[in-house]
Amino acid sequence: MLHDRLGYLLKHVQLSLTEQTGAVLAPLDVTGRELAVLTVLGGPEALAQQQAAAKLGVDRTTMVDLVDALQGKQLVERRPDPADRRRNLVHLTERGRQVLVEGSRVHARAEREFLAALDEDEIRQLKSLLQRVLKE
Amino acid sequence: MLHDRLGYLLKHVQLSLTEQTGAVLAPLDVTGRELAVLTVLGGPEALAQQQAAAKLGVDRTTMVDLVDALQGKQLVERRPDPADRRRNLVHLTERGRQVLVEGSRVHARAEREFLAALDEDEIRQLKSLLQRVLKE
DNA sequence: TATTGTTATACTCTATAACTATA
DNA sequence: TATAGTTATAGAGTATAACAATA
Repeated sequence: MLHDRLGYLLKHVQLSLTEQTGAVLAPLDVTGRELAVLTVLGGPEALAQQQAAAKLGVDRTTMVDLVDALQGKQLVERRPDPADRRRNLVHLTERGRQVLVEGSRVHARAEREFLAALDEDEIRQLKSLLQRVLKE
Repeated sequence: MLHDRLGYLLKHVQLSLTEQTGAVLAPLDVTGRELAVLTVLGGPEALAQQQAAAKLGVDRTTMVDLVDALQGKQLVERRPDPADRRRNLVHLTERGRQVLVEGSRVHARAEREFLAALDEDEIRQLKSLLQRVLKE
């Protein structure tokens, strides 16, 4: 049976989630993907592109396009690292901060709505199981 | 935190799973995707392309390419439906049946290995939670 | 008119290889 | 030589629009 297959379940749950969170983020003019990038870049220290790429699990060439898009929306700025001028430290702009805060809020709300069939304890359980699988 | 986000977890668990099952299916010259198509098409009744597409949750134009690929490997055959000649009923060949049986076996084994961090009960739990979310 | 399969086309996500500027 | 970022390019996977054959 197809619905027994983990791959099928993961794919379609993810598709559905992406659709639902994408809808609530659209008014902020960011995708779920871009919000994830802002989340990584919004930490206490500015990161170089490849550091951010590693955290996201994407290629450095993919990172270039992601930063391009965010910079085009004036949510981040590239600034050469004075200590190593090959590197771009990516800083969030004021607007980037605002979008990160508001986006995180509506994203979290959409995720809870998406998981409405589960209670709080089951949601924790689901995430915990997935985390354990991911760690090998 | 990024690892708390369901989207991140789903995506990376799926990527990792695809990689692992893809590796064991490679000797059979099918992808996990193609095996899923064979699974749907391998039921008791031959299906038209759009019926199969609906079960897989893909577009009918995508289905054309999927069937093309499987037909190129001589795992399926298109036969016009005598009752409605607009339709192609897609039949598994003898070789398609063999690949389906053997592929299902190695795929299931790879999936269990992938989930080695969980016991049988937790695997059931994980799938059950995902199924409930998918049903809305 | 409507539907099945098809083709052409395009868009997203991803990665590989080659380039540049720095180290 | 080696590394960070970039560009060009290509490959999956997906979908929309238009078409042919059939209903």
